[in-house]
Amino acid sequence: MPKPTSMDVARLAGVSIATVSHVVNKTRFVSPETEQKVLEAIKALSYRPNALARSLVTNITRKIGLVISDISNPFFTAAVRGIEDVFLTSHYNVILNNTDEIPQREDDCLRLLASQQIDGLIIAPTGTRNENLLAMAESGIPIVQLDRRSPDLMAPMVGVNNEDGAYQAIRYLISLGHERIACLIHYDAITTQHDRLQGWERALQEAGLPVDRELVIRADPHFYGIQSDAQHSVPIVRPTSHRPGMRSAYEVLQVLLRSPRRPSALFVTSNQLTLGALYAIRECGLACPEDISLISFDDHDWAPLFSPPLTVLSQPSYRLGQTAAQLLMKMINGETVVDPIPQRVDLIKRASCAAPGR
Amino acid sequence: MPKPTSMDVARLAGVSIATVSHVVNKTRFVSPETEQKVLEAIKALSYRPNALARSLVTNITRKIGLVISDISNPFFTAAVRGIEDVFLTSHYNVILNNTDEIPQREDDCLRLLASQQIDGLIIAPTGTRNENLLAMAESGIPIVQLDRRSPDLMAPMVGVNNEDGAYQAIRYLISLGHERIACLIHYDAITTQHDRLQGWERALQEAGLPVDRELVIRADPHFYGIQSDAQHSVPIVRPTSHRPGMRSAYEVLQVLLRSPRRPSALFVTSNQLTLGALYAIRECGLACPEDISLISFDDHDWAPLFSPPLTVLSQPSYRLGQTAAQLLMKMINGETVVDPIPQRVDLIKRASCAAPGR
DNA sequence: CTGTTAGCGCTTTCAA
DNA sequence: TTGAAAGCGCTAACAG
Repeated sequence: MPKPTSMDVARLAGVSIATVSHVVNKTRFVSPETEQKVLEAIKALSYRPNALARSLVTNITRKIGLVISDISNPFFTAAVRGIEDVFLTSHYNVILNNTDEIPQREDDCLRLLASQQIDGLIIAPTGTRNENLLAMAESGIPIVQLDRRSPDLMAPMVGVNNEDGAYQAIRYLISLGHERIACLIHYDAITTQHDRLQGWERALQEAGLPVDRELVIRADPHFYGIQSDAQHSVPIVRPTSHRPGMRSAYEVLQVLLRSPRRPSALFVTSNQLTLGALYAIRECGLACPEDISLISFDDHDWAPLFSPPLTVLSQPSYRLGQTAAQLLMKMINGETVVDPIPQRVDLIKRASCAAPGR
Repeated sequence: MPKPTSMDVARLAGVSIATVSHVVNKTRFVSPETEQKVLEAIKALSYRPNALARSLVTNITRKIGLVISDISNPFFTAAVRGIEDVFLTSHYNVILNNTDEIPQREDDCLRLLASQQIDGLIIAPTGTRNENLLAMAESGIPIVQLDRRSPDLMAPMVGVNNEDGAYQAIRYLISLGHERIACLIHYDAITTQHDRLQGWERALQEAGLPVDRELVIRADPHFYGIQSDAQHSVPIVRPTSHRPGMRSAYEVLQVLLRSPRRPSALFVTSNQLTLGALYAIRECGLACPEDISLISFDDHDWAPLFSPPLTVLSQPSYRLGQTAAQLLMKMINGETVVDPIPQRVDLIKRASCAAPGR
């Protein structure tokens, strides 16, 4: 049977569709008796207003788009929860999309979302200039950037001070006595990655240590651990999300770790790289922190349970998501917003860092 | 400036809106010249068809609803990726919702989705009978159940054989010599949880071991690790998602572990409980596997890196998501589908289980 | 090969 | 206190 419409309700209640609309939306006074009749008709037919039709006339959809790189990244998992939680209470629907840091895919998502007439957008952009995104901003859709910035996009950004976080980490390693500190990074185009590399460099320079470019190694973040059902380690790269020509942290790091001029410490700029790094260290028969110290971006609930417990840089990911969502809500409601100040990242010392030298 | 409509395009190209519609949708032959003119007008105005208006007439929205318990649960994270990946390639939008296993919240989500006129729904139901869900099924919306079943809902279910998985785990523990094997579980209403408990019981019975109900302990799954910025362990329970009256695994397990009749092994039926369990074990000053063996549901990329590496029951979560999505696509396309057979779960032996006795 | 027109289900003036 | 009717932007007969 077809879904009931406001017409059906009106007929059953013996009123006009205008009245039905008004009792549904409480948008003008209706006498208690008529209201009662309408309510009963609604219940009897189990009528639900068609949000599509409503949106078509009101031009508000109560849908927001959420574009992130990868929901598997624990940072985004938590942020997304923060976002979902505020939008559920506001009765907004959120449409989730993963770009895997692939600009083409980001563009696809954006195109899809644009046609869906979303009321707002939260995006962790890939870092490549995107005309579609710029056009959406131009056309007045409220946008907030999460975690990073997209070139030329003027929209508030909710995130942390990445440069400072990295700086803290490297300072700490230096204070422990390290001099050769490698930096494992993915794409420079992503502003967070870029900023973290800057922090690495600044700390080194301030300490009068050489900035050796060979110690900066780039890898594909799409490493999903080892094959679970095998007894030996086989790195998994999910086919759909692999960037051609870029090798995983797991592979690329092993080269450095086996070289004669091996670093004594490793700074990992991203969550997803950490896993690959840990497996690579293990694969090379190295011990952490005895042979190599490790400090990496993003804390997790399970980081203290690792062997060794991980020393990390922590960001308030759930909170960042909440903040971004609240900001977007304000923009949607036409309030003026101020650009939020970057949050501080915390260095959490656990056991994966030690003084160098065996 | 207002968004351009097909009317604007038609005017600029000097054709009718019907022609515009037809070149946009390639739905009837249009002479190359007119087509060219229309295409140019579209580009010039950067016109994007309004999906709302289209959906209103075609009655297809290219949106599907996705209702899970919690995106933070790694099982769902992976499954959601699987789902997203197939829908992105099919140009469908997915609307994500977390229920936190709270029936009321599930109902809210469903209501919101119903009004959005989704083309299909993938749901991991809370296990409490839901009239709204039943009504959606009744009205003909294609639904596939993921991981669990909802009471009275006739819809294909994509998942694993949980009873058998649990059975395997307990058999293994018994073969190691364990006789007092506790089972940490959350809500019985969730069919997976129920089935896993059944498996525990069957294995015990078959081995002629007593089925001690005191060894079954229930806890709230909403344990999000310890407070990261503190030096000592403070369990975090996210306020929005806490079920009143139910205590966390972290708290509840400590009571059992400190009792004189402490079990020698622990079977954890869920991902999210595992973290709490691990912290509880550590908090009680116990060593795993020396003092207590641990085996738990769901593998992760990082499980091998734990201290100790975790022995787990593994499900193909990404694959399950994919399968569910493909199944839903088929249903949306009107194909007849067969109820999928439950996948097998794999026991992956790592180091968190050992023979009992210190 | 292309245009006219009647809706899709709802909100919202305007009028009564 | 309520109803009639004009759209919102699009698709899909039906005409030509």
